[in-house]
Amino acid sequence: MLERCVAHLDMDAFYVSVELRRRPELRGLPVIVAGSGPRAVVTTASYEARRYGVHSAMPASRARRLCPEAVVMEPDFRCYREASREVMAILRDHVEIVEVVGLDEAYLELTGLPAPRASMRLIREQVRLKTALGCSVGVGPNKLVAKVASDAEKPGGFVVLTREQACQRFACAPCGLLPGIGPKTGERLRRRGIETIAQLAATELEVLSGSFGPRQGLELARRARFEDDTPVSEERKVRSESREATFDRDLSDRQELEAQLRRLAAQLAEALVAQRRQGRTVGIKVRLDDFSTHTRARTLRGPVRSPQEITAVALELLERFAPKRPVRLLGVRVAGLEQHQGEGVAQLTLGC
DNA sequence: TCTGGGGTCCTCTGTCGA
DNA sequence: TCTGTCGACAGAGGACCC
Repeated sequence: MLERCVAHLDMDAFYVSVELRRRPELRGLPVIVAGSGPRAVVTTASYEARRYGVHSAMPASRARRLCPEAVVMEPDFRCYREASREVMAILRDHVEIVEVVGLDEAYLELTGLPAPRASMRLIREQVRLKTALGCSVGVGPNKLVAKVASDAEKPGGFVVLTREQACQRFACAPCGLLPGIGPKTGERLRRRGIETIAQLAATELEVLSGSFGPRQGLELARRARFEDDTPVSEERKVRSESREATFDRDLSDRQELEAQLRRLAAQLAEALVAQRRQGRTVGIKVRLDDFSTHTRARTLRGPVRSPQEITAVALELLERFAPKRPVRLLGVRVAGLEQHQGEGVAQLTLGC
């Protein structure tokens, strides 16, 4: 049986690096990509800014306080998407199966290649030469090892590990290092005295299943041993699409909320029509001023995609939910997506 | 000092029809 | 005809990821 070999390629501070291609005079300075609104958060920070404690998802106002001399730039996602396409095209020139994950990372199936490591070094060099963007690479027997390895020596890392070496190298690392173990699960593990990956790996499956349920328990145990047999797959089926907005100030006025909902529904419908997609489930998301998040959804008899159809259902759901507190965020979502044929407008078929 | 946007997947619960 | 069971599906919330 052919031994499996997978690589994970992760662009280093991708959005900032793309900005620095346009403004090379900022190289070496703390640079933050963040929105400008009062509730904006940091999208990415350069490694220089990270030294001040600035990191992704931090409120932009706090980032500015931590690093007042930082150059703050508005995100330009059209430009990042274009840069991402450049990078992914280079990967596909060299490897048949490439699984793109977001704009700045990808898994590459290397099984069967005569010299997988040399291939990845070549690919990394090509990315650097053709795009002037740096990346980190992890290589291993599965996606999990490759992913953790690519993160281990950022930026500019190139880490090759067997499963056993991964277990050894990250034995003392916190469980949260493993993809899929976020703050909540990490905290639940800590409450049970499980701090490190080695401790997690040594925990009886029955204990984990008892605390987390049979499915998640087994998954945690497997991850702690760096076991993973998920394939590298090119196809990622889109299941839903949504538009949401956090308001600069909380909204209580019903008419204002309805206007925002109409605007979001129109944006979403425009995107769906452009992609020739339609969906059967329409949902809304409401975040109140106490940060509690509520969703309401309705599955229709037939698929919809026009602004009128999506807006009608979304407004009905909002009316039914009738927020009791000021609203901080409003979102519209269409799920159960499928491709549609022809240009005819689908009938609005409410009720089940 | 508060906490974005756009996604996926999982779990729990309720409903409904066979 | 009534009742219990089971699976499918929908809805809601939550965790996680980039």
